[in-house]
Amino acid sequence: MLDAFDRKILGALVEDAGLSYARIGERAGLSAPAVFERVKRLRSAGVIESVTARLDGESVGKPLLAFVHVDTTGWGKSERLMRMGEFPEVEEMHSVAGDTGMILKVRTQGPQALEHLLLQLYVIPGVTASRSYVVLSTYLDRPVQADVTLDWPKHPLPKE
Amino acid sequence: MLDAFDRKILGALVEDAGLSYARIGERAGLSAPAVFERVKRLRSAGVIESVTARLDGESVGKPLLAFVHVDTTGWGKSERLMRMGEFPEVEEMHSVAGDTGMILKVRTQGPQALEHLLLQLYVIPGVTASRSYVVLSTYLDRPVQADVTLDWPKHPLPKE
DNA sequence: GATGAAACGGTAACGTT
DNA sequence: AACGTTACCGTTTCATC
Repeated sequence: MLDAFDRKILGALVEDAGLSYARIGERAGLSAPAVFERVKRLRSAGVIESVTARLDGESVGKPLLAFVHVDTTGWGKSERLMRMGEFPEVEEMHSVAGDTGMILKVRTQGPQALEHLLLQLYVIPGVTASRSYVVLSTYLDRPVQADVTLDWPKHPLPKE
Repeated sequence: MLDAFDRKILGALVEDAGLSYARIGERAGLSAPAVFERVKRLRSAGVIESVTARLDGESVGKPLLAFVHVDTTGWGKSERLMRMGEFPEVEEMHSVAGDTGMILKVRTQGPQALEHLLLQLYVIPGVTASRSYVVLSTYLDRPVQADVTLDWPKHPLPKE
C-alpha cells in the first residue's frame, strides 16, 4: 500500500510539515509536483489524518498531565462517558483490555482542575472507580512515526 | 503570557496548520502579517513545539496500540530504559506517580511486535514487571488544545 | 498592527518516459 | 500511469508608515 517514496514523504512531514515540497522531493528523490500529488493522495486516502501545530502544555496553561483508568459496570462506551471529550483537557479516550475498562489522557491547569474532572467522571452512572497516574516527567512524546522496526523475529520463541 | 489573539491563532493552527495566515487573521481579527509575526513569536517562545502530519496508525502498518506500565527497582530513568525510545513503535515515555513507575505508549504491527518490545524491556536491568493495556477502540485522540475550561470551582469542596 | 510590494512556494496544465 | 518541466497565481514575508 505504501512504497518507499511514500514512507520518506510521510517521515519528512511528521518531522516538519512546514517543509516545502521541493525540499521533501530532494529527500525522497522526486520533483515537487510529484510529492504534491502523492501528499494529496495520502491525504484523501486517510493516511495523513491532519496537519496540526503541537503545543507545549505548560505554555498554554496546562502543566499537569495524567492518565486516568476508569472502571465501569456494564460496558464502557456510555453516552455520558463520551461527553467527557467535550472538555478540552481530555485529549484521549480509549477502551482497553486489562484490569480497567477505559484510559483517559488528560492535561489540566493543576490538581484542582483534575479533581473537578474526576468529580465529573463519578457523576456518570456506571463509573465505579478511577486510578490516576500523574506524570512526573515526560521523556518522549512524538506523533505516530512513518517507519517500523523491520527485523522482528517472525516467531519469537523465547529460548530456555 | 498569551492573549486572546494568541489563543485564537493557536486554536486555528491546532485544528488545521495548513490554513493561510489571511484566513487565520479573519478568524482572529488580525491582518495576515500580524498573524505571521505572532506565529513566529509563538514558535521561538516554544509555545508551538512543531508542526506535524498526524498519521493513521493502521495505514502505516501499526494497528495495535497499547499502554505499558513498567515497574522498576530503584528509580526509573535508566540509560537502558531511555533507549526504548529508539524504537519508532514507542511514542511516549512518562515517569508517573501511582502503582507503577513508568508508562509507555506503543504502537505496533501486532501482538508479536508488542511481545518483542516487551522482551526488550525485560532485558533491561531493574525492570521487574509490566502490565499492558491493549487498546480496543480509540474514541478520542487529539493534540494539546489551546483552550481551557474556564469556570473550575476555585475550591471545589464536595458537598456532603 | 496595517498597508503595499517583492520573493517564494503551491498548484495546475502539459509533455515525456 | 506516474514523473518531470513549465508557468501562473496565491501566500509568505519584508519594508514602511
